[in-house]
Parts: sequence; structure tokens; C-alpha cells
Amino acid sequence: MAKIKDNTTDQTLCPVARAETVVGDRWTVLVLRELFARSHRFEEIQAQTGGTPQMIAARLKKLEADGMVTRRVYNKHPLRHEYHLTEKGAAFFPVLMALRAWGETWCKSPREGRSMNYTHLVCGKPAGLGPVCESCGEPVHREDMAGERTPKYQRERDARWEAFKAAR
Amino acid sequence: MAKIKDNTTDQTLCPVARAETVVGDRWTVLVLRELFARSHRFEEIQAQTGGTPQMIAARLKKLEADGMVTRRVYNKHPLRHEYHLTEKGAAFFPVLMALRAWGETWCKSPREGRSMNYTHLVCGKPAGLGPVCESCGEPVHREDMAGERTPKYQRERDARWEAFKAAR
DNA sequence: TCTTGTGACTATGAATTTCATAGCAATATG
DNA sequence: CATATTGCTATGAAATTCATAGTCACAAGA
Repeated sequence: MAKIKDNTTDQTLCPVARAETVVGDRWTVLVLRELFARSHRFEEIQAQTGGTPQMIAARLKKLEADGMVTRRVYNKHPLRHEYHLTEKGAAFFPVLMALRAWGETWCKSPREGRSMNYTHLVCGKPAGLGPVCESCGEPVHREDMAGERTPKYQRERDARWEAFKAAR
Repeated sequence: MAKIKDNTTDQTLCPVARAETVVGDRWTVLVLRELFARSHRFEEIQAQTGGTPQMIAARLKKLEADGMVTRRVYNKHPLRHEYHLTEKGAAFFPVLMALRAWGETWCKSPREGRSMNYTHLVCGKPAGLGPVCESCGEPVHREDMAGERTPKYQRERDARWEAFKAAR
């Protein structure tokens, strides 16, 4: 099995470098995105990230070893697992939100518009992109947020799932 | 020169995936950290990230191509450049801060303590780890923050620079 | 019973990337 | 004229990635 490099852990006090030994990898971040999007099964994660089975298996294994993810049995005979975020994994949410905000703002052509819209459940209005709700000004937490995909983005994801299923 | 993979750009509407095509790489993030830490020269960046010259050269080149970084001549004869963040690059600050917060909280043993402490210049008190100042509750911006390294972490960086200089 | 399907992977091997070590080019300095 | 400085480039071995294919354990239908 392919091991993922665990560069310089504990070689530095820098918290950014420390964090990057865990999540400093494209596939890992995409896997985390899927877990936050409530895709808990191997196939869903593979389909939506577009990774090969090894890529996904290796990331999930490393995420589990790093305490970000737990495997939960949902079926014995045959043994099947679902992947869920631990507290440490869930705490990564603000990073993903910041990355999303940056991506929406700087990695899109204007005519593409947003892909996700979050509602701040505390005030019931749009939360916007920032760490505080654009409607009520309160700092937002994951449990107070309801994310909704735009129809276009939802269609993209549906199509990816169909294509994945069709390919086997 | 080693090209860095530019996977799936524009293949998806997902802002996280889009962002990851730009910054989904450990070295890239460490280079950005150095630019935010006001290390503007190739050698400083190389020394503090611990990358090989090719790694750093390739990331800086890609960051420039992606509009994150500009090269600024600070000396002709011989021609020398400094690397600076563009607006797009500077906008990445919240992501790094979120990553730092997560790293400080989840990638350290308790006895290690913090590596950086930020002061919120608006209220003059500690800003803490979150996106809003822990002292005054206001959302923090990069220009209102003064970061200070703990002595231990500062020593670590000084030592890295010395070691780098000594090795050549 | 035999076949097909499902979910979660593992195996293989070619193509890429990374890492470590060296080296170079164009001055500046002594 | 020799050495130092800065910012890279070159080389080749080692590791990683990617695409394609296959496996394994069981379930369900023909």
C-alpha cells in the first residue's frame, strides 16, 4: 500500500507546517470535503472526488491514523464501513469554509456565480462567505449552517455519480 | 523544469476543488506562509520551508502563473527579485489563519503551547485563534493584526537560517 | 444452481514527481 | 584575482501517482 509522506512532523513548532503534514494534500482535502458533505461511503467519496481507489483508500487510512476519521460498521456479512469525522476532523470545518470562500471569490469567472449557498439557521438568512454571518453579524458554526448546492452544481454531482455507476 | 499538476481546473464548480488546484500542495502552502511572514527572498523561503531549490522555484513559478505572487526587481546587475503577494494571494490570509488555529489546537501536545500570538491592533489585546478577536469580538483583518513568535519558535527559525547559511 | 450485481478494495506497471547532491552564472568584496 | 553571495538549473535514483484490471465476500434473481 502506498504510504503518504509524513514530512517533518514534530520537526517544527509551526502550526501551519504541522497541519500540513495531516491535510497538505489535494486528495485528502477533497475526501474531507465529501465527509463534510455527508458522503460517508467509499464509493461516494471515490465518485465525487474522481480519485482512484488506491488514492482514496490511502487517504482514508491516513486520516484514520491521524485521528481525523473513524470507521463505523454499518453491515457485517459482508463487513462494510462508513467513514465519519471525529471531533478533530470536524474541527477542520473553518479551514474548509475559508478555502471555499477564497475559491468562490478568486477561482471563478464572474458569470459562473456561487456553487454553494449557506443559510444561517440562527437568523434564517444567508450566511455569505465570511466567518461571520453577513445577515446578522454573528460568528457562524457548522451546526448552525445549512448548505445548499446550486442546481447547476447539484447536477454536476449527480452526473458524476451516474458516470461512475455506468463505468462499472 | 518540473511541472506541477493542474488537475481538474474548471472541471468542477466546487470552489474547494478549484482552490486546491492552486494551493493543494504542502510546499505551496509553506511558501505562502513565508510570504505572509514577510520572507520575500528565495533563500529565506528555501531555508524556512526546508525545500529544495527546485521545489521552491517551481512553486513560486506556479504561484506567479496563478496570479498569487508577483516578482519585484530589487537589484539589477545582478538581477534579483523579491516575491510579494498579490491581492489574490493576500486574500488567502483567512485560510492560513484557520489552518494555524486548527494546527495549534489539534497538532500540538499540550505542553508545547502556542507558537504564535497575535495582537488585535484595534483593541490592543490578544486576538486569539478564531476569526473574531477573543478580546473585543470584532472580526479580525490582516492589517489589524500583529503576530509575534514565541521565543522558542523564533529560536527555531533563527537556527534554521544559521544551519542553511552554514551548509553552503 | 448459476449468473449477475454490489461494495470496497488490492495488484500491476508505466509515467511522473520528488529528493539529494552538485554545479553554475553574474556580480560584489577583499 | 580569489572568494563569497544570490538565485537558481542539472542529474539521476527513489518514491509516488495514475489508469486499468482484478479480487473477495456475499446477495439476489433466473
